[in-house]
Amino acid sequence: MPRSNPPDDADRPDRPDTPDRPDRPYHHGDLRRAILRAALDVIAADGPSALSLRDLARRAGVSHAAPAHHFKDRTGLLTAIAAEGHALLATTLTEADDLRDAGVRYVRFAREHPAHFQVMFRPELLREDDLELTTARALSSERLRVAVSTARPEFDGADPRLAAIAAWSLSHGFATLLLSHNLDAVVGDRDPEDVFRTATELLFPSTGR
Amino acid sequence: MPRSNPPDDADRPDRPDTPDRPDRPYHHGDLRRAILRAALDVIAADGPSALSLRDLARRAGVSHAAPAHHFKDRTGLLTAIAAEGHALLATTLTEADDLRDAGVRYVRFAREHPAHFQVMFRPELLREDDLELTTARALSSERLRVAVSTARPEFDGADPRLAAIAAWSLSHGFATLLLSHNLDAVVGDRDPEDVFRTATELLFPSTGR
DNA sequence: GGGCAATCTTGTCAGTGACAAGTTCTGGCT
DNA sequence: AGCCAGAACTTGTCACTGACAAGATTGCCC
Repeated sequence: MPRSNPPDDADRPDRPDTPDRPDRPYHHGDLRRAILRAALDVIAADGPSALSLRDLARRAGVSHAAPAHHFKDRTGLLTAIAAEGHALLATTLTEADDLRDAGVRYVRFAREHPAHFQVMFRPELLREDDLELTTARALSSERLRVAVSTARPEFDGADPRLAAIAAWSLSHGFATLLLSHNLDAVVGDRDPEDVFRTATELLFPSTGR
Repeated sequence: MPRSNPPDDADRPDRPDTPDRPDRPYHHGDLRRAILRAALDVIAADGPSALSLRDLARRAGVSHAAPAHHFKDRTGLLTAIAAEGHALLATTLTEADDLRDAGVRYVRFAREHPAHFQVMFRPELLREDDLELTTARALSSERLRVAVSTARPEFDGADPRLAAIAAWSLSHGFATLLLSHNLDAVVGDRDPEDVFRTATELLFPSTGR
């Protein structure tokens, strides 16, 4: 496999008014974003354990200690990714019409942002007291609770927190198993989101539609 | 925290007929098991990424290269753990009465064998073509399929593979979120398995019982 | 235009996985 | 009994990694 990611020009923004010089400038210009992009590529391809700060620095064309200035350390980088993930998830959940749509969006989020998703729920990899992370996570779980509270009548009278757990477990389990390739055989060529929708039909026998 | 595990005598089996010698014998006696035990402790406490072969060797009182002789490398050790986990899971699923009981057992397995569980579904950590792993996994997923096929009447006529996905997703998601401490706030002091049972009631409205 | 803080570099240290080559023990065969 | 083949373990080494410290460069603000 060819290194998972061809050198992406977006990593080194060209500065139009600078005469062309083959040796890179002292300041990268947008190193933080470049590191994040590269990190997401690596994690999506090989998981968080394959992440190396020095490798990311190499990809961005900077020295091995440069990333630390933006993220402090490896945990800091993963924490930033997790926080970004929770923010993205909160946004997409906000747009959901109903609980079922929220579940589908949860699965879609995991597929479209696999690196974020693989990091968000691994406390041992994160700085749990990070402010950015805790606020982002509070927001996304708030959105989840809202989605459940506006749910269809099946859950009337039930403990809403239990209902949230049930819905979350179902979506999270499907997304997790999907990303870890444990459903490949069953899903086949079909659209995973369709499979998820159909599978949930078995549990929430479709009343309306 | 005091190193997660007090030096466990079971790691160094005493040989009764040997005169007491403070310096360890050249052969450990049961190094493979000792390494596995220590690895499970570390993973349960801090996740697979905290695993260090050299640390395990230190705990077992052997040289840094000794573990490699039993497990080839880090991936080999994790693969052995995953295979053992699938075997254990298959056993407990075999004893399940019905689908709901299988789900509860799945969650209980994750709680009682958190290290195994955290490794079993991470292909990027494993040697996927390992024979022991593939056969053990085939057995455990076979048991899951059986549990679903003998399920209660809700699923009559439904695609059994979809039903399996739905049930598996629900149990797997709950177990995953539970182990990653994402349900701590809601579960509180209650028995997690009770919470799971109650939550699933919302999705499979209890007919019998 | 001068200084200051942000950004990035070089240098270094201990820890790690993997491999190679040597040492010690065990068990089985004759 | 003896021996020897190979299993179990050791020592030694290499490249790589994360973290930290200290210095160089640069943009920016007053």
